[in-house]
Amino acid sequence: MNVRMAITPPSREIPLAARVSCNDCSLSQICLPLAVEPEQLDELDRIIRRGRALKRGEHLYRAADSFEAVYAVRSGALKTYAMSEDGDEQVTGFYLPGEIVGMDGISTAYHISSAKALETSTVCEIPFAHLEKLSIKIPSLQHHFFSLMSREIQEDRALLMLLSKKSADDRIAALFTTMAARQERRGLSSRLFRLPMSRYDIGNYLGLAVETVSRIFTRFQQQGLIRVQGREIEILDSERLCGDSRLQIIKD
Amino acid sequence: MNVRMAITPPSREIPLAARVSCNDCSLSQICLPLAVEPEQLDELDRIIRRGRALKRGEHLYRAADSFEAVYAVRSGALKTYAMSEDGDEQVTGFYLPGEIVGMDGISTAYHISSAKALETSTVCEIPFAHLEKLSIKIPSLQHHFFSLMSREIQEDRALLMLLSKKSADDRIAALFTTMAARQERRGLSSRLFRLPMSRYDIGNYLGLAVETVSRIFTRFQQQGLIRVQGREIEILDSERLCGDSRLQIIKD
DNA sequence: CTGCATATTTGATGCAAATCAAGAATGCAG
DNA sequence: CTGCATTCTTGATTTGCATCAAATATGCAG
Repeated sequence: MNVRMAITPPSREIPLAARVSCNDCSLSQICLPLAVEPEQLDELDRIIRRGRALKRGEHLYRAADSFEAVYAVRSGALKTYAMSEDGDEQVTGFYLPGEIVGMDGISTAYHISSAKALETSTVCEIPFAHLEKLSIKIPSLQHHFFSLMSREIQEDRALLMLLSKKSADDRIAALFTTMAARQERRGLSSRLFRLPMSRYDIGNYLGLAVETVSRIFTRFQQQGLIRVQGREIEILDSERLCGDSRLQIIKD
Repeated sequence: MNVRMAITPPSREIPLAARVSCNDCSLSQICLPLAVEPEQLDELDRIIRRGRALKRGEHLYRAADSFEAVYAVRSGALKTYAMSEDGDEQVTGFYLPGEIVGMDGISTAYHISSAKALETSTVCEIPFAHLEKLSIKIPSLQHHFFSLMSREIQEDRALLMLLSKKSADDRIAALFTTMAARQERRGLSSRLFRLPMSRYDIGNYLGLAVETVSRIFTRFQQQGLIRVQGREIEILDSERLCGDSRLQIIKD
C-alpha cells in the first residue's frame, strides 16, 4: 500500500515527478504537510500532482481561467498579477518555494489574477475540490488552510499599509526585510540572497517607477545598508534598514 | 426543540438579542445563513451569540486580543485598522450590515487589527472554534467560509491596485462605486446613501490627506458627478464617475 | 565572439498631492 | 441659546516621486 520511495534518489536529473510523496520533499516542514499527521500523509499524497514544470515567463494560470487547484511552489519563483480594465498590470505577490499560490478565485470559481514563472520553476498541483473533501476528514488541514488564507490577508494588509503610508525608501526596505525573512524560513541565508524578480516587477509591486527603485538601490548601497550586484543582494545593516530608513534622512 | 419565534416582534425597542434565529433576520440572504440549508440552520443558530451592541467609537476587538470569533454586522458600521510600529494608523476596511468582520487573526490566533464602531452598531458573534467544527459537518458552510476569505483577499487586491496605480480622483470614485454596490446588495438605493465614516477615515483608507478628499468631493460636485451634503451622497452620473474620472481631466 | 534586445542606471524637469495655515460649519454639553 | 470641540473646507506653498530622455550594462541567439 505504501508507495513512497524510502530514500531520495541519488541526485542528477531525476524528474521531480518521481518524488511520489511529500515525505521525500525538503519543503515538507514549511508546506502543506506540516498540518497533517504522518499517518494521514498518504491521503494528501494521493491527491497531489507533483512536479509540474514551468519555464521562465510561462503561466501557471491566467485571470479568468477556471479555478481548479492551488499550487505549492517546489522550486523557482512565481509572481501573481492582476489587470485592471484599463489594461495596466498590478503585481500582487511573489511566491517562493514552500509557499501556496492560487488561493484567489475560491469565491468566484475562476482566477482573478494570473500567475507567471519568474524563472524555471516546478509546482505541485493540489486540486481544490479534493482538498476541501480531505479538509473535512482532517480538521487540522482545514484549520491550516483557513490559516494560510488569513495569512494571505495579513500580507495584503501589510502591503496596503506600505503603499498608502510609506515613502519609497520604506517600501524598498520592507521588500528586503520580508525577502530576508522568507529566505530564513527556508533555512537559507537571510543576509545574502538573489531577488528572483526584475526591477520592473519590484516597482510595479511597490507602486514605484522602475527608475525610483534603481535610484534607491544605488543610494542604499552608498549609505552602506546593502550591497547590490544585479539581482544579488547582501544585507549589510539590517538594523538601519528596518528601523529608520526615513529618520536617517532627517538626521543627515 | 425548535426555539425560534415565528414572527418578528411588533417593533419598538425589542432588544435584538431576542431574535433567536437567523431565520428572523432580514440579512439572512446576504449573511452566513445563505450557505446553510434550512434544516441545518438550527445548528448555526445555536452557536451564534446575537445582538451585541456597540456605541460609536467603541471597540469590537483590538489588535493583539486573542482571536475567538468572527462577527456578522447586523446594524451600523465598523472600520478595521492596523497600527504600524511607528504608531500610525491604517484603516483597512469598512464593514456594513450583512458583512463578516474579524477574519484576520485566524493564522496568528490573535487579531492583527482593531475593529471599531463608526456609529451605534450591533453584531452577531460567531465563535470560530465552533464554526470550524460545524464546517466539518456542513461542507457548504466550509466552502462559503473559504469563499468569504477569498473575497476578502480579492478586495484587498483591488484596493492595492487602487493605491499603487490610481490617481486620487480614481480612488475616491472607486470608493463611491463600491459603497453604491454594497448598498444595492442590501436592497437599498445605490444612488442615495450616507457614508458612515469621516473624511479622515476615507483619506486614511485611500492613502490621501483629508484635505485632498475634501477637495475632490467638492470638485466632483462641481463637475455634476455627485451631490454632497455632509456625509449624504447622491450619485448623479455613475457613468462618468466609474468610467473616466481621469479622462475628463485630459479632455477638459 | 558579435550584435540586438532587454534590463538597469543616471540626470533633468514637471506635477499631483502633501503639508502648512486659517477659516467655516457642525455637533453637542450645559 | 451659547461656547467649545470636532470635523470639514479652502487657499498657498513645498516636495517626493513620476516622467522624459539618454547612456550603459547584461543576456542570449546565432
